[in-house]
Amino acid sequence: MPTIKDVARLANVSIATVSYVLNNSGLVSEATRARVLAAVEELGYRPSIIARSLKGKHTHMLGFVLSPFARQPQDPFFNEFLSALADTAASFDYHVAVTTTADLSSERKTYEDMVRDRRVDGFIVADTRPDDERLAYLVTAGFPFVAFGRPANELDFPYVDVDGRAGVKRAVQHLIDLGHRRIGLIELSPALVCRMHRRQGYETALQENGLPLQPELIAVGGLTEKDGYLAMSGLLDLARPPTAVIAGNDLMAVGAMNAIRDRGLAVPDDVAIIGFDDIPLASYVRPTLSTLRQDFYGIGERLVRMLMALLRGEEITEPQKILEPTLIIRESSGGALTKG
Amino acid sequence: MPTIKDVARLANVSIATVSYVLNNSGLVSEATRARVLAAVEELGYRPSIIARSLKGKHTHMLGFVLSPFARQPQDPFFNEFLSALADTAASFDYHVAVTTTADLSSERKTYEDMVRDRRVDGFIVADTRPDDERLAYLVTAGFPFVAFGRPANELDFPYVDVDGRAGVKRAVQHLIDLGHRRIGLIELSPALVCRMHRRQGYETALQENGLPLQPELIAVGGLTEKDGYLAMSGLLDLARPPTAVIAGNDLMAVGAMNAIRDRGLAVPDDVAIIGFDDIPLASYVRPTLSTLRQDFYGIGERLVRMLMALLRGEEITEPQKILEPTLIIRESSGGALTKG
DNA sequence: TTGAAAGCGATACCAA
DNA sequence: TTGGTATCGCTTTCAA
Repeated sequence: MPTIKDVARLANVSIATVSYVLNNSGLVSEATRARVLAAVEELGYRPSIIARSLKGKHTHMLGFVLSPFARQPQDPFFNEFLSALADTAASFDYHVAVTTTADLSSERKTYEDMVRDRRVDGFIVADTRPDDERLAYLVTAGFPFVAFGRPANELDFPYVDVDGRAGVKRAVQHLIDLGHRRIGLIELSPALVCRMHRRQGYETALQENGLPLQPELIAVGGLTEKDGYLAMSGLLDLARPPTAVIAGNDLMAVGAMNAIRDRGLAVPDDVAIIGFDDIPLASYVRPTLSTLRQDFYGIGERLVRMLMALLRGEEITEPQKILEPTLIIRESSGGALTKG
Repeated sequence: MPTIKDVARLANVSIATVSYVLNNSGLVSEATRARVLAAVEELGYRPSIIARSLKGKHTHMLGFVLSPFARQPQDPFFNEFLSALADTAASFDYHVAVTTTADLSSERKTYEDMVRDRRVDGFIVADTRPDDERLAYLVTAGFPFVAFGRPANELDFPYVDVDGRAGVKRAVQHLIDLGHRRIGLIELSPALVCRMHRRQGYETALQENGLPLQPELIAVGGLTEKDGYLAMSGLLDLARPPTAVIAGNDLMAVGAMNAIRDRGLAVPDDVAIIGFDDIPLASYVRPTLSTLRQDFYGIGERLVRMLMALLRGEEITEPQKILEPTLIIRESSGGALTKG
């Protein structure tokens, strides 16, 4: 493994000069520059990032901590998001360090450790939570990070979020246009900030259409297929069950479809369903799932770009970016209502 | 951020002594040791991993490269596997650096770069391939790694693999016991070593039961739901389609089920299906999918333990471990055959 | 335009 | 049992 010294020796210059050439610190004659570059080439030299980091610069690492709950193993969200992070980081010559935390209580410590060990230059935090300890810590520590999701409070940091309010509002409107009047909502876990916005979208849509808000049609959900199954079962137990339901995510939407089927009812004829996310599963299930698409890859990519700008001290173009989800109509939402 | 100097100053010892205490290099009196530890505590000191790495030790990082094909975004395999890697690594005070490669051609370079930049102490390589460049490079470079999957050739390295041969054999036997005689196989991508073993299991089972091997019942598959859909469509086009099919993975199995349904046929009554993997999706779909379960989390955990032993120069207990997949019977494989 | 040399924060050899 | 110091590979003044 050649070092800067080997290059200097071969090019007959000092290591300082080699460094100048490699870092474009100008001030080097074309002749020497060429000589150095040739030596670098010949030796297949690569500067040691470790040594570079020691000089107080950067680690060329971005941190991503897997939450112990929320979006865990069953959610393909990760693959796409993480691929985006790694891909984009790579384009900046950065890597992504992935860590897990055993439980929520040790989560903050995980971040602290990464910071204290100077393992990463910045973090990408996913799925903001009301009263989010991670965010609170990073903000007070003044450590660079960007988040997927808005804060629930006044914390100020760069983020990308999806407009859950507008998305759900549109989905509900779509169902209303189809003739539905009793529309249920299976909520996401209260541990997620985005639950609130989706709820708002639901309420707004009903209101704008002069429909009453019926609390019994709002079911406490969670995150998993099972959560959706249970929530839907509860809804079906109602004296007058909803004829359509919006689920907080696709996994719960699929759970809801299964609950409906297990009662001998049909989707979308008896109950129409719309999910949120558009994970691959949405197009595998039958009937295929109508849903609000979030572009996880694009979001991850954007986040890394923002973080890189932050690290470089550049201006972030849109530090607080809200993206519109796309309503994807497949089979589960059905056509115009004919009965019920 | 306090350094070793600060600790030394506060404890009134040399930095060498601090280092001795921190690395348990013995030879330090109880009194000084206590004094140093107290100083460390008071300052909240943490040794810089960067500086440590520069001294030629370890980076405390394990590398994992996302392949550009194979098991990509639609496969939840990752979440479980990666969680296992990160979890287990953390228990050794290690982290996992995740990288992607744009295309297959640059994959080898990605590994080379990580090695040359000394970014990681070792790699976990997933899904071995026939003629695997990654393996070839790492072996010749003498760089520490472990793999999920056997080599296709004589390369020698520590790995964990699942006995696809035994698994598929058992699944086929199960179908035969149910009365099936025309059993199809939707193969995995030829780019995967494990395809061969699964094929062997299929052939062996037929042979042991005196059933003829009918080449037209073996469909070229791939990896995705779509691959399974297409392969199954081909099988259904046969003059005499199979009454049962084993798919190379769950994703293709679901694709096969969809193809069957789209023809107006039913699973398992017209065609029984068995998958491989037991991803969460397997229990979400209806009918629920019978499959051969691979314990991705357990495999990931085991791999990291092996790699850590390798890095520490310890003996690896079982350097070449083959695990049995578990046959999970759900609805898609049906009960005893009554017709066809 | 180039180079000598001082760090960056740790480890470990050699003395004391 | 402790400490001085060279060293890892690089960046960056400061001089020449």
